[in-house]
Amino acid sequence: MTTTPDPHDLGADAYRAQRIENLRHLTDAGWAPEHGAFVRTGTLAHLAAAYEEGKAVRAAGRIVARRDMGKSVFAHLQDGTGRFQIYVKKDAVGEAAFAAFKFADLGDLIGVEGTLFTTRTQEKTVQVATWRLLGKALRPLPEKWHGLKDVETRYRQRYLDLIANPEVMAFFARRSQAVKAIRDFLSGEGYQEVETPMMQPLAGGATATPFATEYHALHTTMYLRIAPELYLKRLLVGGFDKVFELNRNFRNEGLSRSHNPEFTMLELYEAYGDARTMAATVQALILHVADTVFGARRIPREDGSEVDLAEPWRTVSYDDLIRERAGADWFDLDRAGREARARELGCETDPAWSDTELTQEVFEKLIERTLVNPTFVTRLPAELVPLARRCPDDPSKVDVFELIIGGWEISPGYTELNDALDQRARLEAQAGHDATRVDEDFLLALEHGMPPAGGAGVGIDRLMMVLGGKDAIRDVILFPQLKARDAEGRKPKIDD
RNA sequence: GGGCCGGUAGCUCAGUCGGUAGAGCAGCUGGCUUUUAACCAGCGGGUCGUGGGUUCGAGUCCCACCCGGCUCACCA
Repeated sequence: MTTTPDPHDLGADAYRAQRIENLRHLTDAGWAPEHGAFVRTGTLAHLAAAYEEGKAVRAAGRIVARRDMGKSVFAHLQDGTGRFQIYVKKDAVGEAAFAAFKFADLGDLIGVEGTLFTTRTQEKTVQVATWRLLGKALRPLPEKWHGLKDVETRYRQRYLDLIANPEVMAFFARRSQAVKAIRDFLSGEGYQEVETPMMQPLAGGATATPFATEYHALHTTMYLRIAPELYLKRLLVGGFDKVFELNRNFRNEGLSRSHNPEFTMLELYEAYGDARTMAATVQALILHVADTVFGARRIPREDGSEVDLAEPWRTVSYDDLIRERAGADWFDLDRAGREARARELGCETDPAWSDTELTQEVFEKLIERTLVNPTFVTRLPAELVPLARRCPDDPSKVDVFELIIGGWEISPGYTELNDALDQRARLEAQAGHDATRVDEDFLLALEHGMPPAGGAGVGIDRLMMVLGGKDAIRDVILFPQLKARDAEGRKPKIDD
């Protein structure tokens, strides 16, 4: 098979060849890339923050701009924290070092030693005394002014996106801080973090198609987890009082603006709690992250609207929301009347749907996306959430909440089922005829007694979308799943 | 899978009525010792997504396909 060169690289070869040539010049002049540690005074952001006129410093970064002026050169270095200007003057660095610097290209990683000064135009700058090459870039950077815009390149070569678009780097730095803030908050509330299996013999705890993989040593099929729930409940049985896991779930579904097949989920459980204690915890958690990391409770969105996290957050029952939107008499109408009303409102109808499914269509199409400010939707139909505890005053409803912010489902919460016999009956009903799909190991644990508990999940990617004002999940995941490409840039054929 | 929009230099983008390929940045050469989208002078750089067709002539019109985005559907 012959290799087909990437069509994008045909013209890029000249750039690469030029830079390899420049590398050769540097190496010949004694400026070969150095691979050992380069001890810095601090990051580039630190250099600016701890600025002292005349201080001796060591700094390193990527050259992202350079302005040659004959016998001196101004350049900007960039690292993950920011940019800082350097000034390379022939008199200061010497003839050889200055000549070599001619071959330092945009994109190269260099280290400098020098002293801090302020230019005539008041920019803090390192007056370079010595410089060395720490890494050579053989490919050019994206354009400096307009940045990198090509959507596919931004996701497939995220490093270029991070280099060229500072706001992207800033967002992912915040995501990192947000995850830390979540852990700190839960720790402060007395929660313990655990890690439970990602590879499971049965993928339980949610309704979704799992990814399957072959475990050769055991000659068995394993599944990537769709939720950690059943293992965390085993830990409640074992005596963990407040426990959480913050990690990846995998669901074998399509891609969309709001779905990635692997996504980060926080699940937390509180022994002797219920849906209300969890709602309070989730609300405090989200506000903690908003306040400490994003520093704002009003968040502008890409469409120009705004999410306002101001308290109190609305709590409203599912049925009340339906009546608000579809008419106070919705639940008094007969089937034909409801279908007519639904169509009037612009919804689909289908004779095969149950009444609950018809109502859910109204909820999803007309209500959910309008809930921009945080809203706890409570008392969902039992048919939609088969594994939660029923409301004591109405067995057709379950004692749960669905927290919606920005029109996205951010966090479901439950009063968990701890009745082993009830749980067995429901799992068996759900598995249908296939007894091998019932998680007997989980039921065995429950039969040893699980405390009543509240449980909640928080979709971390969706939460980051809300807090970051992003409208696509791809913008909050560093390496979002994309369609695979072969060597010729085509999608592989999918057989089915 | 349907509908709509897009693919032109390494990057960001123009390209009129069909008349034979452009700009800025980046690159190369020269000049310039406080510049900052540095500046000045000069030079090189293209499978116009791919393949057909119409035409004297196609980046431009037609057909098919590939790739991407949005959206609807599906899935959950």
